[in-house]
Amino acid sequence: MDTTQRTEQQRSADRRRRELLEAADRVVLRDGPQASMNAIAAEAGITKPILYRHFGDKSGLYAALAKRHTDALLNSLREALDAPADRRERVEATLDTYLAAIEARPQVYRFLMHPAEGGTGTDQGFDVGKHSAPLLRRMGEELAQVIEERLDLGPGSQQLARVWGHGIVGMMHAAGDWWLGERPCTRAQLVKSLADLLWGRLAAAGDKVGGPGF
Amino acid sequence: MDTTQRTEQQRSADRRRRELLEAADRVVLRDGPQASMNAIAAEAGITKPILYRHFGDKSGLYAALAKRHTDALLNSLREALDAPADRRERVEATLDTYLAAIEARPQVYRFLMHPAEGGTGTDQGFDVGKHSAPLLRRMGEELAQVIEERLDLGPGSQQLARVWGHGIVGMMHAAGDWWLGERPCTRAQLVKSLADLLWGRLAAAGDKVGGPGF
DNA sequence: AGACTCGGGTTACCGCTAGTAACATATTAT
DNA sequence: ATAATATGTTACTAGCGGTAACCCGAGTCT
Repeated sequence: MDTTQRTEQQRSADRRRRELLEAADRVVLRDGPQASMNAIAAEAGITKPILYRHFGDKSGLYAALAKRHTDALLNSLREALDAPADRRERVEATLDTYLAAIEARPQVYRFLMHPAEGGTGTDQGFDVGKHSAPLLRRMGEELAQVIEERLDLGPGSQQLARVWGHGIVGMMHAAGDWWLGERPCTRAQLVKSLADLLWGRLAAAGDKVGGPGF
Repeated sequence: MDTTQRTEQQRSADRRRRELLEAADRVVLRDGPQASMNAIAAEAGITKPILYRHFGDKSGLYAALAKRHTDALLNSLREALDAPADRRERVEATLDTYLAAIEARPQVYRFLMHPAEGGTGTDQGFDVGKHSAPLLRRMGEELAQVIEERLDLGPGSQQLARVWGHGIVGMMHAAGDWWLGERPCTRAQLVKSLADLLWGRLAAAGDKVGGPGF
């Protein structure tokens, strides 16, 4: 009948969509974030217009692609964040989970951080703030929520939690990015150093002696 | 004779170069980071190949342009960082300086964070880690140096300082980016929240009562 | 004077990208 | 059979970064 047919077609469409996303995944994994629509279409064994029929435009495809990985990573992070352990352990586990993920698949990670880079130039005037990777934003909000749920921060806790959420995520991201490029230490050392920073060792450290003679 | 002529020409070339950079500046300020070479050339009153003669390629121009702003911003930051005040005040002043800068010229700031986005595809294989904005890296290294110079961190201080430098810069950047987009609070509040985070309030906060029944 | 290099400039092009219009084909409903 | 609908293709546009080839005016050598 009518309904069964529609579902038939939709199922087929959904399967196609998944296939296309997987092909795109492979290409991005190989070529990095500047993978072209042509290349993705070729990898999927079809031609460009089909991609556009399914995803609208490039940022549409990228958004769909990003959503999958972002969801997956966020699930891992939630797990680490919700583990039954004390706070320091949970923080370290979360940092380590993130760093392990970006270490395992740098190209994907790189893609997630530099997604669209501006569309056809629609209004390009005051959309500043939207340019940051959605992954960072989502992680920031997620962490903010956990912080606000679990910690007693007194008045203004919600705003404080959000600032901290985005700040901590940014710290993790920048440090991870730098670490991935230079590999100056092991992952465990990096995790410990960052956790130490969050634990206030910066404020607690003493001044160095023998300063500028004063 | 010969030398004077060479310097004459070089002076002229340098002046041209500055003019071109200023034109590029105007365009970037107007169009954001995706300003095209054509547009920049037009703004400067000349045509593309001249730009290429002066700067090699787009990333060359962008690098030159970025260097100016990066240097300027880093000078301001150094000033705040070296002020004769206690540590907390210096940290807050530095955060505030950075945030004021990105608040004043968001387009420029946006450009500094998303500079090249990949050249003609030379080797595009394993250069991960290089994609982050040079500004972030330079700020991270700079801060690391100051930390290592001034703080007594015990053994492994150099690595610790570098991790912290990049981590703190990342925190500042991500929080600033988010703040610029949503404007959820005043700059002063943001500064205080971030400083609180660095001062270990995350570790010091108490657990919230009335958790999941356990 | 006349040929000659040489720096600053332009036009016209290449190869590539994102995105689209128009045409072709199969499957299905009536 | 016929109309409609999804699925796919070819062939195109507009604009990008980048470059080769030419062009012209000013100074220099003989």
